[in-house]
Amino acid sequence: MGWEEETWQALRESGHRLTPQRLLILSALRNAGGHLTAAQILEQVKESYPYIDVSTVYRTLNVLKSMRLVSETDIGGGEYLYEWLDQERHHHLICRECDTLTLLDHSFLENLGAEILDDYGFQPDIDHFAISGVCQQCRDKLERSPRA
Amino acid sequence: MGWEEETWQALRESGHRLTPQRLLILSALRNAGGHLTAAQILEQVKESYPYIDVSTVYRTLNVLKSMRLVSETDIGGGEYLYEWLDQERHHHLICRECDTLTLLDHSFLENLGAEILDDYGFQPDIDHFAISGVCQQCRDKLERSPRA
DNA sequence: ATGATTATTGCAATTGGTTGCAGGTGCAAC
DNA sequence: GTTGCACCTGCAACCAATTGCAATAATCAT
Repeated sequence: MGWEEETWQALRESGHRLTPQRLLILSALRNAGGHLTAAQILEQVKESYPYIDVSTVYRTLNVLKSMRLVSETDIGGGEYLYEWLDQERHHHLICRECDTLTLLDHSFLENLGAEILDDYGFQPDIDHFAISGVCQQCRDKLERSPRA
Repeated sequence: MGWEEETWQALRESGHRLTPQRLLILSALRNAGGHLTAAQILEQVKESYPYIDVSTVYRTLNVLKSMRLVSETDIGGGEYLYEWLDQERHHHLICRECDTLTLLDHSFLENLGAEILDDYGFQPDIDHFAISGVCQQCRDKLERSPRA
């Protein structure tokens, strides 16, 4: 079964409908194979269907988010990235000095997820974390010239 | 040395100035001894100084955030909480079904921080996490009536 | 104290995202 | 194929937060 049918079924089973707009948004997310901002999705969909409204994009993203078909990641500064949640989980380290983005392997957080589940009975959605901090390079730099 | 002098010095050393507005915002954060929204801070400061502008509150929070004197926590839905970062670190588990907030001990994340530092040379700001998921109660509930 | 410098403020305008609503449309049942 | 209903869409109004700007005021050197 192709991803379209699968997604369509998942949507319908939770009482949602498959509309052309949603299909376009889904395609954009699928094709991207990576992170997109809401604005990028809007832009891309507009190429095929210029009448789409921003609100439709956001509403669709919320639906997909609540079904955990896409992840929403806060990369700071109120910027959000959306990503199709079908692939290898991974996470981000974002340097607060130089904004560099580093991938963080999911294994680091698997533990955490299991521990939280054991101790609190709370099943965490550890889909996509963005952790801010200072990267190696910037730490070196700050070390050398202490007074920022 | 009182916290005011200490904060004042920290601000000045990074080229910032201590203004009455900032003092009021700092006091609000200190007194609260917990989480506040920007709106709550604004309201509280307005009691002493009604002319304060929202933008001043946000700008000050950004300054304090960048100095890591306060933490900013995204509790989902674009809601942010601010908290004076002088106390015991702790984190939140937020149930996506019932919105209940559970405290998560910092020890769970200390490990993670150390591991990331070791393996990536990246020093993470693990000040205040908000992890969404499903709490025990809601998991039981969902278990009993599978089709949500 | 005084004045120069420059961060900060309040205002107004703007941006980015959300919401209420009336009309349109997917879906299932017939 | 037709019908009915609930969901979905686009629009416009709305709201929260950010930004540009001129005026103000905190700090420093004198």
